Amino acid sequence: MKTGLKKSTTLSDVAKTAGVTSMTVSRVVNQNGYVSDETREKVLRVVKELNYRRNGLARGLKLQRTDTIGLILGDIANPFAAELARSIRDITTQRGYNLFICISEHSAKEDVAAFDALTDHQVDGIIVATRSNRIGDKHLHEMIERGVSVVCIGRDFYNENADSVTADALHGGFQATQHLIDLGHKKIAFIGATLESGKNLKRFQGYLKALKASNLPVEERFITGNSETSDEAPGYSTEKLGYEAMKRLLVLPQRPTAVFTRNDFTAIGAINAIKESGLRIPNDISIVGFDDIPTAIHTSPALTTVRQPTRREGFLAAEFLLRRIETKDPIEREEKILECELIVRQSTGAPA
Amino acid sequence: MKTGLKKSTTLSDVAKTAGVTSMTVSRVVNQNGYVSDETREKVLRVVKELNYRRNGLARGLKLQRTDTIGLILGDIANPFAAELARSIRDITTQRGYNLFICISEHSAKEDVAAFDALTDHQVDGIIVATRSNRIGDKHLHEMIERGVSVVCIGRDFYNENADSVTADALHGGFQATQHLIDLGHKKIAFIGATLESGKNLKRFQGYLKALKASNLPVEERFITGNSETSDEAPGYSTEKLGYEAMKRLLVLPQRPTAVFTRNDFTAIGAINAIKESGLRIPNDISIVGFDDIPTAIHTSPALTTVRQPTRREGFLAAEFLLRRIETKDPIEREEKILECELIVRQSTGAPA
DNA sequence: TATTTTTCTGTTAACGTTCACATACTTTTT
DNA sequence: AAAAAGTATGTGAACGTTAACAGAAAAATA
Repeated sequence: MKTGLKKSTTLSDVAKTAGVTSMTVSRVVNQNGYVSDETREKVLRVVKELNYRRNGLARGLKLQRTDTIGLILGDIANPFAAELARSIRDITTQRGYNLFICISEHSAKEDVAAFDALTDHQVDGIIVATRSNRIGDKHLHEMIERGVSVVCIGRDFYNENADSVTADALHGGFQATQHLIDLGHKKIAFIGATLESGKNLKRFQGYLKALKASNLPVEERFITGNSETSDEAPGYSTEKLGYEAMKRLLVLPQRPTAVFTRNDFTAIGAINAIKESGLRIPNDISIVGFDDIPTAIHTSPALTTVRQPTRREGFLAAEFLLRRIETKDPIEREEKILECELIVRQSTGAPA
Repeated sequence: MKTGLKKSTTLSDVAKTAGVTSMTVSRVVNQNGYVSDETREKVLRVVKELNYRRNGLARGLKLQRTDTIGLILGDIANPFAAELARSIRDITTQRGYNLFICISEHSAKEDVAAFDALTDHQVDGIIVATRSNRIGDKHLHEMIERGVSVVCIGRDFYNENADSVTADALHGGFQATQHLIDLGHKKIAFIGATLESGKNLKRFQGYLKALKASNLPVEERFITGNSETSDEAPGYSTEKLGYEAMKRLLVLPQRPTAVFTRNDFTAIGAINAIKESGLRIPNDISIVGFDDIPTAIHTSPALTTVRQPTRREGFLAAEFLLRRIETKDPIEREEKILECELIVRQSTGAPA
């Protein structure tokens, strides 16, 4: 609000001009309490004339409620995030809440900054869809302690007073790997984690589980391309990571016949590396991604991948949060794990 | 903020516990005014102990400033929007402002709702990056009238008291078309507008201008695929639109040898239609998109397109807005038009 | 007609913060 | 040693709104 040029109209400005008190104007604009038709009409005329808009700060301060909820996204450029934001907004709008979105890329510091920006503005609740990290989690626990309503999406985080919605990436990773095994592959690589760093990466654990279930060896040289999970730079895996990791896999003496990547961007990078080397997909190498981003049907060949039920995640998270906000008494923690779906396209086939 | 379970700590709670007044605590947490080291230490200890956080509503109400700026995006799933949000955030963060993003898809009604949500929360300024529409524009003019600082990005909108940043889509469209003309094409179609609806679509006007400059006829049957610009459903052009429009073009008696589409999504749809018909790109038909979305390098063949200087648009818009916010006196309107860049890839070539 | 209920409007205080001012004590300057 | 400047804290009011209460007039009921 620019205050330099023009002071904005307040309730009492309207009241003065209309010859009533602020309280009457308040009653008119909020449509509650008794107001005579005559007075209401007069007030509304002045409201229009003076171009009055209520001051949400004052209102929120008094009501101890802002009808606003916050969403923290880790990576706005990710189609997954866009879809999530949309689905959440659909619910919140419908239920009479505004949705403010904050971006927290790159670092835990920004996570904390986003939490603080939203709580400072006294949003009624927050949906957190960033990657888990030590500092951010600690701060999140503190905020919940302080009484802020929180729901996490796809995040490794447990607090008795916060709900959680996740996709079953463990099973998703299992399905993707099993699909390759079913096609006859025995040398299946993973791009986007290491045995060490992938401890909390569910889709990677699903990969390991599938190998073990079929008595296939877990070969460390086939597991490559670490996406750092340090507090300083969580960041999503990128195409570049996939490209470089694939380059490394291609020069191995006994190279893999199939690759499962941590996400579709990584898969796209890997595809480019494979094409560049003159090999064909899926004839020489099969590849499976994760996320089913819109681009996945336009890669060549179209990418086999695992789809997360993004919209349902968003809907549920929003419902959980609103329930938490609108319930006075302490409530039980809700946790929902949704199934992923394997989408088979042209990037996978039987090994040569 | 959940108030049911726990009332949040206020300045005077801290003050009481520390044995001082609110004013002293305020001085400590804001680091201004005189406070003895001893008192400061004691206060900080209590602040930590009681887990105090300032109430931004009360603060904003008193200061008449929230150090927050709002961004309204028309389509969050658009890579252009993501890039824009990032660049704007880079500036605002650096200058000490929070950035709250609102989405306004589908309708002018949502535009208005987003404006109102942000102004009600007394953001210091708003950057608008939605598509222009009658109702939304009217509301925007009113808000500017009321004193809200506003900057528009890539939007057809003029107000003496609002700045504007746009990409020179007219010249971008001209370049794209000229590129096709230079390759020897004479039958060049446009997908995503009609002569009537494209009046305000700069890239389309650039197309027309290029044709005229080379004395090529503007053939109405080559101009197809209207993306409705009604108040009810502005919405971005989609792949489907491109697909269907291309289908129509392909059955024309004398089909075009080149197509310029209003954006890359549309181009992707058109590419799919062409492939489906068995024709080859660029041998049989050349195609040029607009926006250079990340996917553009992964279409097959890679898409020739026009890149907008998105980051610079974001930076400039943010700078303009902060200048407007931080300047007390009335200031002159700023308008900046940035150049687009033609990115030539494999989807364009000489006609057969 | 007397009584109760409903309708209409106003008064006061509070939400949590900060600014302007006041007071008192300490240090420096003349 | 007196005056001036600097340091440290407190008081009161205000930012714009609304809930709770109160009082009076009008309408409905007994």
